[in-house]
Amino acid sequence: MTANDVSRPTDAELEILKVLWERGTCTVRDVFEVLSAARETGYTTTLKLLQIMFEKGLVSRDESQKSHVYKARAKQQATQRMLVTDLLTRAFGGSTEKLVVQALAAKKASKEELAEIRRLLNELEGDEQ
Amino acid sequence: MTANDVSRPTDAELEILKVLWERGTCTVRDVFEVLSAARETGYTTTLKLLQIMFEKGLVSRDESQKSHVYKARAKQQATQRMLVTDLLTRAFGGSTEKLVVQALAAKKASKEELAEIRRLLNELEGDEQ
DNA sequence: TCCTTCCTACGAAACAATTCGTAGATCAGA
DNA sequence: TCTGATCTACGAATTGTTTCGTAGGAAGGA
Repeated sequence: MTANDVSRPTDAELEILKVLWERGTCTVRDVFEVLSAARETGYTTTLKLLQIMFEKGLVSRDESQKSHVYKARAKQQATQRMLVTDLLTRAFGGSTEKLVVQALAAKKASKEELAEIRRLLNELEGDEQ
Repeated sequence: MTANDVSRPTDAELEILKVLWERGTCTVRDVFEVLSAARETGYTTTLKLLQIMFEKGLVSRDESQKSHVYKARAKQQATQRMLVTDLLTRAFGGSTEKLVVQALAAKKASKEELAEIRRLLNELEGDEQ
């Protein structure tokens, strides 16, 4: 799997990517500390996962220090878009509307969020004319 | 795993559920025929998957005939909502807005769909006041 | 009745994802 | 220098998912 043909990250991989996006760059220990705060997990588990993610091209790393420094290769938004597209295809028959409806039903957005969505809607409908 | 504690269906399971939702009830052969039209797959693979899904409580079955008749236990919308909720949590930090934005960016909805979303938005904002 | 076809059940292989133990290198402080 | 802490690498166990081969039973037609 090359960098340009990255597939859906697994659950554990996504958890790690979230930490990397949040902090920019991380050592294994940095990531481990965040993960282990949320749930029981072992240091070498995190290490192994980052090594695998490196092989897959999901992350890059700087090996110039003793503690390697990892970085997500894809932007958060790009990965989010990939995941939404995947779900759209697998579960919603490609219907963006059905997905959006279920998303809004699943967890009600705040007033501000709804306004933001409305703004986007205006833009999109503007394009269409 | 009981019927009330069903977890995210796997990719293969979701494919089968889609067929069941579409047709209501199906024999293994019915499902197999639909799946094999889309891609190479074996009859006993479909059979085994349906047996596993039955054990997991994802489907029910009528064994009164020689060919068992399967039926999805959860409604399509309920499963869709579960999957969206799952993605919302795993990839979007619970932000419905971010998910909706990415969904609309991923695949542009038609004019009619956008209007439908706008209608829903009006409803939601109405509630809020 | 015998043969073919279709069905279920089931074990197991193949593969992927996750976890962890252990080994060896490096480095800092006593 | 010795000791302990920390790092990477890596093999392997474990668990979950998907695929498929084979066996045995039931049904229908020649």
